Amino acid sequence: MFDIKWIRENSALFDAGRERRGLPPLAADLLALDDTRRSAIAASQVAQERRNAASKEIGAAMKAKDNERAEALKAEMAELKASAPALEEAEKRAIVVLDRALAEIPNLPLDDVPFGRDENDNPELRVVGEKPVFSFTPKEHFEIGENLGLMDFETAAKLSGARFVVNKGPLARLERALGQFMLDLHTGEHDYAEINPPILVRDDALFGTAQLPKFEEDLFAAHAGRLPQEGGGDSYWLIPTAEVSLTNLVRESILEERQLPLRFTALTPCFRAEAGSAGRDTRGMIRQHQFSKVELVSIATPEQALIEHERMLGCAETVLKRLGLAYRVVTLCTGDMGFSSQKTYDIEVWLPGQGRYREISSCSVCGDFQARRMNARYRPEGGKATRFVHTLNGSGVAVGRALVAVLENYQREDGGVNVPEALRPYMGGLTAIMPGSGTR
RNA sequence: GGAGAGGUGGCUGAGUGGUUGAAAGCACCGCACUCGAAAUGCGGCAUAGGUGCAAGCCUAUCGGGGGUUCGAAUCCCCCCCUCUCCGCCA
Repeated sequence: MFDIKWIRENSALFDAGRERRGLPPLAADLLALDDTRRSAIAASQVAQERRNAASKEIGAAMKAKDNERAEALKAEMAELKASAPALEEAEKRAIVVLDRALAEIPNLPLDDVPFGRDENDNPELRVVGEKPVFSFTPKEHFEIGENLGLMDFETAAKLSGARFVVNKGPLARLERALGQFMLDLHTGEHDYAEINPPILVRDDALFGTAQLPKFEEDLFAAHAGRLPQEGGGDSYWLIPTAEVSLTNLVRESILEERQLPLRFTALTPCFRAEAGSAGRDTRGMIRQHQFSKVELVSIATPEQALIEHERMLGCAETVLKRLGLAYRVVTLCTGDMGFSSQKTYDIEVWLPGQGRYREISSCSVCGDFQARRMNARYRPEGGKATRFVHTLNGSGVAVGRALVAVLENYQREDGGVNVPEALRPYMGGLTAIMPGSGTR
């Protein structure tokens, strides 16, 4: 969320940044709302001031036993009070109107973010690893999984409809192994603290990381008992990413500079309605309503943020390197960035079955955009005034898609799948999942 | 779900209708004392918003929202959260 004062003082910069994102200018409209807000506040405060003063006089008059004067003042006060509700109402309304407008404005790209209109304009930053060479035509992950009898979309549809899957036996274990492996890597070698956070959260948490108010249709909601309008109990949202839970760990708090950067990681289920994705990636596990993901979140000072961003990207890349997966890193161009981000790197893993790179991680630095929404601050060493922290988040990495990548990259001509070296300790030493192995 | 106790500044904790934005202590900052430190003494120390070149002034804020009153941290109502006991439960 932007600070209206900053927009007031940097309106040209603000609109120029929006133009880079392909958005129309907005500063003039916002400043008009701000003028309305400020004059409404001023008018209301003048009235308040008079009332406070009169009230004190009444107190003094009563103390002095001057009842006549007190009564006269009370009469005057009654008149003042009559006009108060309208003034207060106008003030409140003007504040809400501006706040609502500000809450729906996306973050602006940093200067070094490449200009572009959409995902086709994302420049490749680097390409890493060797794509595997096959002596046969590589299959897509769902063919592999279904042929093994371990990946079942039909049964999942009976339980839950489209965009769900049932994984079984060694395949289920392989997915668990991936999650464990990533978590161990980030906690053991990358200095992240393991967190097991709530995955049901309130509105406020989602407002903090800016999934609300604008992206409600992408979320799933949960209600105790029946729907609220039918007399149900408390309502929650299911997190679309652990970024929500992990980032909001510091909401409404004042940290000490020496604590920073804070690094959190979590392995959680994520839930997405995929409202705008009808017809896309309908086959297989690429785009599911429910998937698990290892998330990385850093809370940093403004000075640390960009260094931390590169570091986080490196942590995510290490996952793919250890798994022996080929990938490339792209920098999202100005037109393709997410709502909260100032700069985003995507890691795209090579999928031989699809014959293309697919996103498996996204690492973003958000500046103080989310910190303002959460009111998360820190106290600089030796300083008195607080500053907003900077927040970063990244996938480290998406577990469901990592499973897809392992299946497609480690598939064998006989229909089996080799287990990557790094995962074997988590698979009880198993070196390959073989056809006909069953679910045990 | 039932019964009860609470939510006050960075922290602890006073405060039941009138200069209370809020005592006191701790922490922190400055000064004095000291060769230096500790101890001690004196002073300072909330946040947000509005206004002003500035010093400053004004408004709001004692979990959140309403209400009573000339006036609310203090009284009333609703909600949220924490804790204790009971019930239920993985």
